[in-house]
Amino acid sequence: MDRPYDVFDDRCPTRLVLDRLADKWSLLLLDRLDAGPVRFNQLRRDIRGLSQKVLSQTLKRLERDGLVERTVRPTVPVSVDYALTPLGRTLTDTVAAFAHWAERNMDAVIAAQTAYDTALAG
Amino acid sequence: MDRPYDVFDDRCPTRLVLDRLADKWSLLLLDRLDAGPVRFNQLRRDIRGLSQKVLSQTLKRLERDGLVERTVRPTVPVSVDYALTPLGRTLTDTVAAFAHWAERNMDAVIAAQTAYDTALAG
DNA sequence: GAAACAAAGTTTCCGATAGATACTAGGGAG
DNA sequence: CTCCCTAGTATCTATCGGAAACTTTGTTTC
Repeated sequence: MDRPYDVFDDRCPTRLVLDRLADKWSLLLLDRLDAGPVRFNQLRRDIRGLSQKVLSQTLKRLERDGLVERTVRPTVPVSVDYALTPLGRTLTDTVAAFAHWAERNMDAVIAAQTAYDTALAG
Repeated sequence: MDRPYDVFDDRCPTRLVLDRLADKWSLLLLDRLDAGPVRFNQLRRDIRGLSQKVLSQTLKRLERDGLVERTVRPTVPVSVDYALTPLGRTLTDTVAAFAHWAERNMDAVIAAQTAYDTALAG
Protein backbone atom coordinates (compact mmCIF):
# COMPACT_ATOMS: atom_id res chain seq x y z
CA MET A 1 0.00 0.00 0.00
CA ASP A 2 1.54 3.27 -1.12
CA ARG A 3 -1.09 5.55 0.33
CA PRO A 4 0.61 8.38 2.19
CA TYR A 5 -2.09 8.58 4.86
CA ASP A 6 -3.68 5.91 7.04
CA VAL A 7 -6.86 6.48 9.08
CA PHE A 8 -6.02 3.63 11.43
CA ASP A 9 -2.94 5.43 12.67
CA ASP A 10 -3.74 7.88 15.45
CA ARG A 11 -0.82 10.13 14.56
CA CYS A 12 -2.10 10.53 11.00
CA PRO A 13 -3.72 13.89 10.22
CA THR A 14 -6.60 12.14 8.48
CA ARG A 15 -7.83 11.32 11.95
CA LEU A 16 -8.43 14.99 12.57
CA VAL A 17 -10.46 15.23 9.40
CA LEU A 18 -12.38 12.08 10.13
CA ASP A 19 -13.15 13.54 13.54
CA ARG A 20 -14.72 16.56 11.90
CA LEU A 21 -16.68 14.66 9.31
CA ALA A 22 -17.79 11.84 11.54
CA ASP A 23 -20.14 14.18 13.31
CA LYS A 24 -23.92 14.17 13.12
CA TRP A 25 -24.23 17.91 12.65
CA SER A 26 -21.51 18.18 10.03
CA LEU A 27 -23.17 15.47 7.97
CA LEU A 28 -26.58 17.08 8.23
CA LEU A 29 -25.15 20.48 7.32
CA LEU A 30 -23.27 19.18 4.29
CA ASP A 31 -26.38 17.33 3.19
CA ARG A 32 -28.54 20.39 3.63
CA LEU A 33 -26.09 22.67 1.81
CA ASP A 34 -25.98 20.34 -1.16
CA ALA A 35 -29.19 21.96 -2.42
CA GLY A 36 -27.55 25.41 -2.57
CA PRO A 37 -26.54 28.35 -0.35
CA VAL A 38 -28.50 28.72 2.86
CA ARG A 39 -28.53 31.43 5.52
CA PHE A 40 -27.62 30.95 9.16
CA ASN A 41 -31.07 31.07 10.69
CA GLN A 42 -32.54 29.05 7.86
CA LEU A 43 -30.10 26.26 8.67
CA ARG A 44 -31.07 26.54 12.30
CA ARG A 45 -34.72 26.18 11.43
CA ASP A 46 -34.22 23.37 8.92
CA ILE A 47 -32.02 21.16 11.04
CA ARG A 48 -34.21 20.50 14.02
CA GLY A 49 -32.47 20.17 17.34
CA LEU A 50 -29.31 22.00 16.31
CA SER A 51 -28.49 24.80 18.74
CA GLN A 52 -27.10 28.17 17.65
CA LYS A 53 -23.82 27.58 19.43
CA VAL A 54 -23.17 24.22 17.84
CA LEU A 55 -24.31 25.48 14.43
CA SER A 56 -21.88 28.36 14.69
CA GLN A 57 -19.00 26.14 15.79
CA THR A 58 -19.69 23.48 13.21
CA LEU A 59 -19.90 25.98 10.35
CA LYS A 60 -16.65 27.55 11.47
CA ARG A 61 -14.87 24.21 11.45
CA LEU A 62 -16.28 23.28 8.06
CA GLU A 63 -15.20 26.66 6.73
CA ARG A 64 -11.71 26.23 8.15
CA ASP A 65 -11.47 22.79 6.57
CA GLY A 66 -12.34 24.32 3.20
CA LEU A 67 -15.64 22.49 2.79
CA VAL A 68 -17.98 25.43 3.27
CA GLU A 69 -17.76 29.03 2.16
CA ARG A 70 -19.19 31.89 4.20
CA THR A 71 -20.47 34.96 2.35
CA VAL A 72 -21.60 38.15 4.04
CA ARG A 73 -24.01 40.30 2.03
CA PRO A 74 -24.55 43.96 3.03
CA THR A 75 -28.31 43.79 3.23
CA VAL A 76 -30.19 45.33 6.11
CA PRO A 77 -29.88 43.59 8.42
CA VAL A 78 -26.71 41.97 7.20
CA SER A 79 -27.22 38.46 5.89
CA VAL A 80 -24.74 35.65 5.79
CA ASP A 81 -25.00 32.61 3.66
CA TYR A 82 -23.17 29.37 3.58
CA ALA A 83 -22.44 27.26 0.53
CA LEU A 84 -20.38 24.22 -0.35
CA THR A 85 -16.97 24.80 -1.88
CA PRO A 86 -15.82 22.60 -4.78
CA LEU A 87 -13.97 20.49 -2.23
CA GLY A 88 -17.12 20.21 -0.15
CA ARG A 89 -19.04 19.14 -3.21
CA THR A 90 -16.74 16.14 -3.66
CA LEU A 91 -18.16 14.82 -0.40
CA THR A 92 -21.84 15.27 -0.94
CA ASP A 93 -22.51 11.95 -2.67
CA THR A 94 -20.96 10.09 0.22
CA VAL A 95 -22.74 12.21 2.79
CA ALA A 96 -26.08 11.78 1.06
CA ALA A 97 -25.49 8.03 0.85
CA PHE A 98 -24.97 8.03 4.60
CA ALA A 99 -27.94 10.11 5.57
CA HIS A 100 -30.22 8.20 3.29
CA TRP A 101 -28.93 4.80 4.36
CA ALA A 102 -30.31 5.71 7.77
CA GLU A 103 -33.68 6.53 6.25
CA ARG A 104 -33.81 3.37 4.13
CA ASN A 105 -32.59 0.92 6.75
CA MET A 106 -34.30 2.36 9.78
CA ASP A 107 -36.81 -0.46 10.04
CA ALA A 108 -34.11 -3.12 10.05
CA VAL A 109 -32.18 -1.24 12.72
CA ILE A 110 -35.23 -0.85 14.95
CA ALA A 111 -36.00 -4.55 14.56
CA ALA A 112 -32.42 -5.43 15.53
CA GLN A 113 -32.58 -3.18 18.58
CA THR A 114 -35.86 -4.68 19.74
CA ALA A 115 -34.53 -8.21 19.29
CA TYR A 116 -31.37 -7.32 21.18
CA ASP A 117 -33.26 -5.74 24.05
CA THR A 118 -35.75 -8.57 24.45
CA ALA A 119 -32.91 -11.12 24.33
CA LEU A 120 -31.26 -9.30 27.20
CA ALA A 121 -34.48 -9.06 29.19
CA GLY A 122 -35.45 -12.72 28.70
CA MET B 1 -41.67 13.55 -0.62
CA ASP B 2 -43.12 10.22 0.40
CA ARG B 3 -40.15 8.99 2.36
CA PRO B 4 -41.38 7.73 5.73
CA TYR B 5 -38.32 9.01 7.58
CA ASP B 6 -36.53 12.37 7.52
CA VAL B 7 -33.09 12.94 9.03
CA PHE B 8 -33.73 16.66 9.34
CA ASP B 9 -36.51 16.07 11.83
CA ASP B 10 -35.21 15.68 15.36
CA ARG B 11 -38.12 13.49 16.38
CA CYS B 12 -37.32 11.04 13.61
CA PRO B 13 -35.68 7.78 14.71
CA THR B 14 -33.16 8.04 11.89
CA ARG B 15 -31.49 10.69 14.00
CA LEU B 16 -30.64 8.04 16.58
CA VAL B 17 -29.09 5.90 13.89
CA LEU B 18 -27.21 8.79 12.37
CA ASP B 19 -25.91 9.58 15.83
CA ARG B 20 -24.43 6.10 16.06
CA LEU B 21 -22.95 6.04 12.60
CA ALA B 22 -21.68 9.59 12.57
CA ASP B 23 -18.98 8.60 15.01
CA LYS B 24 -15.28 8.31 14.33
CA TRP B 25 -14.87 5.00 16.14
CA SER B 26 -17.93 3.39 14.59
CA LEU B 27 -16.69 4.28 11.12
CA LEU B 28 -13.21 2.96 11.80
CA LEU B 29 -14.60 -0.24 13.28
CA LEU B 30 -16.94 -0.89 10.38
CA ASP B 31 -14.10 -0.18 7.98
CA ARG B 32 -11.78 -2.54 9.83
CA LEU B 33 -14.38 -5.31 10.07
CA ASP B 34 -15.01 -5.19 6.34
CA ALA B 35 -11.96 -7.42 5.86
CA GLY B 36 -13.45 -10.19 8.00
CA PRO B 37 -14.01 -11.20 11.65
CA VAL B 38 -11.59 -9.71 14.16
CA ARG B 39 -11.06 -10.33 17.86
CA PHE B 40 -11.44 -7.73 20.59
CA ASN B 41 -7.80 -7.13 21.40
CA GLN B 42 -6.85 -7.23 17.75
CA LEU B 43 -9.27 -4.35 17.09
CA ARG B 44 -7.78 -2.50 20.01
CA ARG B 45 -4.29 -2.91 18.60
CA ASP B 46 -5.28 -2.09 15.01
CA ILE B 47 -7.25 1.06 15.69
CA ARG B 48 -4.68 3.23 17.35
CA GLY B 49 -5.95 5.54 20.04
CA LEU B 50 -9.13 3.59 20.75
CA SER B 51 -9.49 2.82 24.46
CA GLN B 52 -10.90 -0.46 25.76
CA LYS B 53 -13.89 1.25 27.29
CA VAL B 54 -14.91 3.02 24.13
CA LEU B 55 -14.22 -0.06 22.01
CA SER B 56 -16.47 -2.09 24.26
CA GLN B 57 -19.24 0.52 24.22
CA THR B 58 -19.05 1.08 20.49
CA LEU B 59 -19.14 -2.62 19.68
CA LYS B 60 -22.13 -3.06 21.96
CA ARG B 61 -24.04 -0.30 20.21
CA LEU B 62 -23.16 -1.62 16.77
CA GLU B 63 -24.28 -5.07 17.87
CA ARG B 64 -27.55 -3.70 19.23
CA ASP B 65 -28.16 -1.87 15.96
CA GLY B 66 -27.73 -5.12 14.07
CA LEU B 67 -24.59 -4.06 12.20
CA VAL B 68 -22.08 -6.26 13.98
CA GLU B 69 -22.29 -9.81 15.28
CA ARG B 70 -20.49 -10.98 18.40
CA THR B 71 -19.35 -14.59 18.58
CA VAL B 72 -17.87 -16.23 21.66
CA ARG B 73 -15.71 -19.26 21.02
CA PRO B 74 -14.90 -21.65 23.91
CA THR B 75 -11.16 -21.59 23.46
CA VAL B 76 -8.79 -21.20 26.40
CA PRO B 77 -8.90 -18.44 27.31
CA VAL B 78 -12.26 -17.69 25.75
CA SER B 79 -12.03 -15.69 22.53
CA VAL B 80 -14.61 -13.34 21.12
CA ASP B 81 -14.77 -12.17 17.59
CA TYR B 82 -16.73 -9.51 15.85
CA ALA B 83 -17.97 -9.58 12.28
CA LEU B 84 -20.27 -7.54 10.09
CA THR B 85 -23.84 -8.74 9.67
CA PRO B 86 -25.47 -8.64 6.22
CA LEU B 87 -27.05 -5.34 7.26
CA GLY B 88 -23.64 -4.04 8.31
CA ARG B 89 -22.22 -5.09 4.98
CA THR B 90 -24.69 -2.81 3.17
CA LEU B 91 -22.86 0.12 4.80
CA THR B 92 -19.27 -0.74 4.08
CA ASP B 93 -19.01 0.89 0.68
CA THR B 94 -20.22 4.17 2.11
CA VAL B 95 -18.00 3.89 5.15
CA ALA B 96 -14.97 3.09 3.05
CA ALA B 97 -15.74 6.02 0.77
CA PHE B 98 -15.76 8.23 3.83
CA ALA B 99 -12.60 7.01 5.46
CA HIS B 100 -10.72 7.09 2.22
CA TRP B 101 -12.01 10.53 1.21
CA ALA B 102 -10.11 11.75 4.25
CA GLU B 103 -6.95 10.03 3.04
CA ARG B 104 -7.27 11.32 -0.53
CA ASN B 105 -8.24 14.91 0.29
CA MET B 106 -6.05 15.46 3.29
CA ASP B 107 -3.67 17.78 1.48
CA ALA B 108 -6.48 20.05 0.29
CA VAL B 109 -7.91 20.20 3.79
CA ILE B 110 -4.56 21.06 5.34
CA ALA B 111 -4.04 23.77 2.74
CA ALA B 112 -7.48 25.21 3.50
CA GLN B 113 -6.78 25.20 7.23
CA THR B 114 -3.47 26.94 6.79
CA ALA B 115 -5.02 29.57 4.53
CA TYR B 116 -7.84 30.12 7.02
CA ASP B 117 -5.49 30.46 9.97
CA THR B 118 -3.10 32.87 8.25
CA ALA B 119 -6.05 34.97 7.03
CA LEU B 120 -7.20 35.30 10.62
CA ALA B 121 -3.72 36.11 11.87
CA GLY B 122 -3.02 38.68 9.14
C1' DG C 1 1.65 -23.60 45.56
C1' DA C 2 2.45 -18.65 44.68
C1' DA C 3 3.46 -15.38 40.96
C1' DA C 4 2.76 -13.85 36.60
C1' DC C 5 0.31 -13.69 32.22
C1' DA C 6 -3.57 -13.71 28.88
C1' DA C 7 -8.41 -12.45 26.96
C1' DA C 8 -12.24 -9.61 27.31
C1' DG C 9 -14.04 -6.70 29.40
C1' DT C 10 -15.85 -3.19 33.76
C1' DT C 11 -15.02 0.56 36.97
C1' DT C 12 -13.29 4.88 38.37
C1' DC C 13 -11.75 9.38 37.88
C1' DC C 14 -11.04 13.69 35.44
C1' DG C 15 -10.94 17.04 31.76
C1' DA C 16 -13.22 18.23 27.38
C1' DT C 17 -17.39 18.70 24.91
C1' DA C 18 -22.42 19.28 23.74
C1' DG C 19 -26.75 21.31 24.62
C1' DA C 20 -29.91 24.81 26.66
C1' DT C 21 -30.44 29.26 27.67
C1' DA C 22 -29.47 34.06 27.92
C1' DC C 23 -27.22 37.82 26.11
C1' DT C 24 -24.94 41.21 22.47
C1' DA C 25 -24.85 44.50 18.46
C1' DG C 26 -26.83 47.15 14.78
C1' DG C 27 -30.39 48.49 12.74
C1' DG C 28 -36.14 48.75 11.30
C1' DA C 29 -41.19 48.63 12.21
C1' DG C 30 -45.09 50.15 14.85
C1' DC D 1 -39.56 54.02 23.12
C1' DT D 2 -39.99 49.38 22.76
C1' DC D 3 -40.04 45.13 20.35
C1' DC D 4 -38.21 42.32 16.61
C1' DC D 5 -34.97 40.99 13.01
C1' DT D 6 -30.15 39.42 11.74
C1' DA D 7 -25.91 36.59 13.24
C1' DG D 8 -23.77 35.30 16.34
C1' DT D 9 -21.10 35.06 21.69
C1' DA D 10 -21.19 33.90 26.80
C1' DT D 11 -22.37 31.04 30.49
C1' DC D 12 -23.68 27.04 32.94
C1' DT D 13 -24.35 22.29 33.51
C1' DA D 14 -24.80 17.34 32.18
C1' DT D 15 -22.81 14.14 29.54
C1' DC D 16 -19.02 11.90 27.13
C1' DG D 17 -14.29 10.37 25.95
C1' DG D 18 -9.69 8.90 27.41
C1' DA D 19 -6.27 6.88 30.81
C1' DA D 20 -5.42 3.65 33.91
C1' DA D 21 -6.60 0.31 37.41
C1' DC D 22 -9.27 -3.67 38.50
C1' DT D 23 -12.04 -8.25 37.46
C1' DT D 24 -12.77 -12.98 35.97
C1' DT D 25 -11.44 -17.45 34.41
C1' DG D 26 -8.00 -20.11 33.48
C1' DT D 27 -2.72 -21.40 32.14
C1' DT D 28 1.93 -21.43 32.34
C1' DT D 29 6.28 -20.63 34.95
C1' DC D 30 9.26 -21.11 38.90
